[in-house]
Amino acid sequence: MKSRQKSTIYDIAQKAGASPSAVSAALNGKWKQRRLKKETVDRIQRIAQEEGYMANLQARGLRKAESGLAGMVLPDHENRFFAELSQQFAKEAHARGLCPAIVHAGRDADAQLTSVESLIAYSVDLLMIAGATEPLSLASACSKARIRHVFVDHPCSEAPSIVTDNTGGAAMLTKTLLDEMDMPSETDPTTWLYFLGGESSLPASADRIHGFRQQAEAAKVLFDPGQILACGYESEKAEEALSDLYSRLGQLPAGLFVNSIGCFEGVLRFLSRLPEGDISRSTFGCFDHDPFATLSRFPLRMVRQRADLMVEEAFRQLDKGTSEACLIRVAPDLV
Amino acid sequence: MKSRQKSTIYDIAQKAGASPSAVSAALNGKWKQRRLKKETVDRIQRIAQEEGYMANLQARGLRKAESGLAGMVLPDHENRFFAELSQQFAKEAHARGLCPAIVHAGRDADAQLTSVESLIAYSVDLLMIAGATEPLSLASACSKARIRHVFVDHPCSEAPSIVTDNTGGAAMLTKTLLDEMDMPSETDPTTWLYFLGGESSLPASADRIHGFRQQAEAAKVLFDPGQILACGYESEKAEEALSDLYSRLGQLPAGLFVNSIGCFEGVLRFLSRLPEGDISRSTFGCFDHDPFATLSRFPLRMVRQRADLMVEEAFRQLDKGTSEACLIRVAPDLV
DNA sequence: TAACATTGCTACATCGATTGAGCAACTTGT
DNA sequence: ACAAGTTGCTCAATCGATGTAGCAATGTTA
Repeated sequence: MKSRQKSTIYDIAQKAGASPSAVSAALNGKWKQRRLKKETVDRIQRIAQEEGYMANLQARGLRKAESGLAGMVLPDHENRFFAELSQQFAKEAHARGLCPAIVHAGRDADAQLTSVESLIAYSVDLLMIAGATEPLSLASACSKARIRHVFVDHPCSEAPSIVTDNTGGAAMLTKTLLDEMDMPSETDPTTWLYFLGGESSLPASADRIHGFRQQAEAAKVLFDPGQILACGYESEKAEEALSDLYSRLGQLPAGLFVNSIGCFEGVLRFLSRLPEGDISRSTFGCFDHDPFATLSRFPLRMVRQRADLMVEEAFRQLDKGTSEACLIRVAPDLV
Repeated sequence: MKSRQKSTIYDIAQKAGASPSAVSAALNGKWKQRRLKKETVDRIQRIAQEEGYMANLQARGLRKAESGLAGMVLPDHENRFFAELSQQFAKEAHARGLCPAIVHAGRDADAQLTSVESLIAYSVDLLMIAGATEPLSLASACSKARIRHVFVDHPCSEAPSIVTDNTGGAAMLTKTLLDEMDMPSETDPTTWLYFLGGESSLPASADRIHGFRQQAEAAKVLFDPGQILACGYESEKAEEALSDLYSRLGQLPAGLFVNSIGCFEGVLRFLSRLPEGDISRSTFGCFDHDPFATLSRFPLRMVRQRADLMVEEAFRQLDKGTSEACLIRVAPDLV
């Protein structure tokens, strides 16, 4: 309470008339095995309390070759899903007595590698990597440093990875759309069902398209590759693609599967320019969740990725200690 | 590249036929002042490269009594504003060569104190605290440890603090509402303008109410304390309060100032139960921003807090070195 | 009473990087 | 040829906490 500067075990030792080792043992619950008198321990603890002593965690970390830090690397925070991931990560890290160190590294592979190396240099006790652009190089950096690590969202073939069950989630969403949309048999089948957004070369999108295709084929509403509009992830692209589709069809399709929240923003922007009547005949689904989006005034189904379960599972893998490669799929929710 | 474990300056020194000091100097750009031969330096750097050497930052931190870490404490991440704050924080920290360590501490004062103490124990080089519940105890912990710190969003009287200009923002939003709403003179003035949400005992809400009141009085539309419904920050409370108001008035008010995004969620939930015609006669404003909320199908003004400017200003304070108390207001945007 | 065990504590090396002090071997000036 | 300066490097202490090894003072047993 009274010290001007930070106090060390040496200061405490001095004031308590004991040795630094005794102080260390007393303050770490190791006094029994070190055979210190209870009385001495009490005295030390009282003084430490008075001085407001707090161990220097860098010194401890250096000595013990660990840090008490739980590292997490993720691309950004402007996305609800990543925000939830980091929130859950912080919670689980705390539960393990670790201090979360969360780094936003962007989408650039080099920046991500730098961030990972930096966290390794702090001897983080574990590392969780979300949305890795080039997972392999990150994994090899971790392995070389013998750091437990997990990948989330974007998997890595060389390390434990937790991903959303994209295929299953997409299938579920597609099926629900098919059930809920009114598909008048007399209309042109080109106005039925479309998939909008994403990059078919990326695994996540590919899986979602696969799930979509699977259900659409089963329902016999898939007949044209043009029903899948993988226009990228930007809202502008999605807005444009939907606008094109609308003028081509002369109306909205009966059902629209939107691949991500960013694309959905573009969709909403386009819809806000249409008369209400035009919209109410269509059913929408989005593979991503946002509480505000659910408050739209038209039928909308959203798939919510279970950040909570994913992080839980990720820690389960980390707790196992071995960084053996494996791929775990977590089923998302339908909202 | 080839080492199984992490290599140290001692390993590098051995392989380079030099001393650890030389290695340290060579790898830190201090070789000129330390008068090392360029040739030696090159040899050391080459070997370090080959070994994939990375300094142990805990050791460095211990020695230099700093860590290269930039600490940030914030309540949670489920809020767009805090997410943006942390994003900007990470950016600025990087720009200063620091590694951001972001901790979610929740709203509990004790948990926040623990987090701050923990970051201090890592010798963070600076500390940014957002949404502090009990700023004073946090500030005193920082001062005692001689750690540069800033408060953001919730100010502290004993430290540099950056807050949104709540009064000004609220006045701006209120004025815009008044300009844009149609206020038929023949109707009952009780249906004119309302303020919904927040806790009048909290400084932020109080300031916003003050800005609201100021403009409303100037426009002569404030006549009853019942026009200010400080029902708390939860969406459920807001939904209920608006529902009550609706049944009391038999309609929506012409203008509604919603105090936060959480409350706005409740408002939207209520509105989604009303026929469209009922809504289109009203104008809404919300003191907070969410891209999806702006896509509503009715007139909506949102105030966006400038997380970017606030963090920039916060770092400007930190860079000054002195932790002299001051209160800086950053004007928000109208969207 | 010597041998041995137990209690209560301290000394010291260690983790890895940094840095002030200082030592040789040359070069230069006179 | 001797002092002084320069160049190129190494030594050793230091940061704060940890933990093994071990010392001294008792108590216990034969």
